[in-house]
Amino acid sequence: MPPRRRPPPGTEGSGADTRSRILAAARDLAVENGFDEFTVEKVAEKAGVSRMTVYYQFGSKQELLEALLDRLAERGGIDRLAEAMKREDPLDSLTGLIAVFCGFWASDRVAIRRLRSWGGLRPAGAGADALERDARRRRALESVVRRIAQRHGKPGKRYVKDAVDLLQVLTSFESYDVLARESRDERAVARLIDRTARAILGVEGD
Amino acid sequence: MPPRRRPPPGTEGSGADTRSRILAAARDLAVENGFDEFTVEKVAEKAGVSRMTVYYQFGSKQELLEALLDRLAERGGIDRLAEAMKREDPLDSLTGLIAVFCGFWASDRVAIRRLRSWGGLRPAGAGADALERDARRRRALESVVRRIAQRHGKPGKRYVKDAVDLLQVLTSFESYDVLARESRDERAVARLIDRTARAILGVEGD
DNA sequence: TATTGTTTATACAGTGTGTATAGTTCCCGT
DNA sequence: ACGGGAACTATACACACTGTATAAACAATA
Repeated sequence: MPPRRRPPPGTEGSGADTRSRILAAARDLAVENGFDEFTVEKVAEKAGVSRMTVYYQFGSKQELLEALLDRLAERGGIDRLAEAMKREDPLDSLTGLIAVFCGFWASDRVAIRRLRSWGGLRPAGAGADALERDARRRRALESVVRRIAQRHGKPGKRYVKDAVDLLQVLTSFESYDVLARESRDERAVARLIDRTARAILGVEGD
Repeated sequence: MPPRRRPPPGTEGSGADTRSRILAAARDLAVENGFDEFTVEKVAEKAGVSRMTVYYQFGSKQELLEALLDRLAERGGIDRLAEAMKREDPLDSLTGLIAVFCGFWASDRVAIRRLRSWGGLRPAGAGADALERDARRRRALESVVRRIAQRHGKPGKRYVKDAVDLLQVLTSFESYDVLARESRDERAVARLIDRTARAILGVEGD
């Protein structure tokens, strides 16, 4: 049962969820300034809520960041990955996978960048969260590459391992972030990655 | 004129430089634990020095980290880059460049990883330092790719831009860090990157 | 109305950064 | 030998942020 909330005390009306408002504020704050400015105090202020409420809702700064990452993933359309993986031709799946992740990275690029570099610092928390997501991407890539190797008659183990590792790099956020600099929009990046992936795999391009 | 130092008060003899001891301690601490444990206090303790001495020598935690990154670069053999760039055949330069950077990343992988993810948080400081280094790598890549494009008769602008961006990704620390996981030593990673780079450039491999 | 869940104000402990200040110890030039 | 300066140290402080504790106010619901 979702807990009921009341409208904020000062303001009236406003059926907006407190949790949601806090997450939105956190996201904006992460984008606007660096993580030096990212304090629970300021998140609360921006959300029009007391600091205690943030702790009441999320327990700690860590969990707040994890929740934020979850929300970004949700809004970024990561759920469309499963659909893409169902394509008959594994090369289509690969193209789909690339499009899905580019869509995700592009959906809130700056916020994701900040969240990920924050995560790198801590073994647990938002860091582990991002790593878990990377692991999922890897599993998807493994599945696709294996299917491609089979269909295109590529030699075994080594081919798959190298290809998976290289594609892991190529489809990472860090890659997207570099490739999307200067005059390449989301679709152009996806095309470039797709073309490169095929070169790596040694299959015919366009 | 380098400032003179005296041997530490408790211990006797010991011509070791204080600054150097602090940096060594900082490096070890960064490797051992995460950055939560990385406090000026603990660095000082590990270096057998008072906390004030760290501030006296480096001014702030920021500057300590920058100095550490500088030291890692120095020890990682980055200076051999200039030599590699002088090769007559640009493909040889590319191979050399890749070897130099793989050597650097491999020279203190964990410490570099920690330092870089720390740097991502702050626009100035260790972050800017890493970005500056990335920019230098980029300029080297631009030069090499342009030479390759000329020699191998590749079409203009777009080819160079795409190739530089892709190689920027491929030769980054993040790529090395992924590719060096599980049973690939430094040389194997360098070979894999080299082969992939040639596939991206569309020139003959081995 | 009583209860439960949400929000708030206030106060506090703990930890880390950075500064200020004064004192110590050594080295070196005169 | 003396004085000055550089490196190091001890102590104390201001400040910011995280997280906890406690009690109170408030709304919706049973």
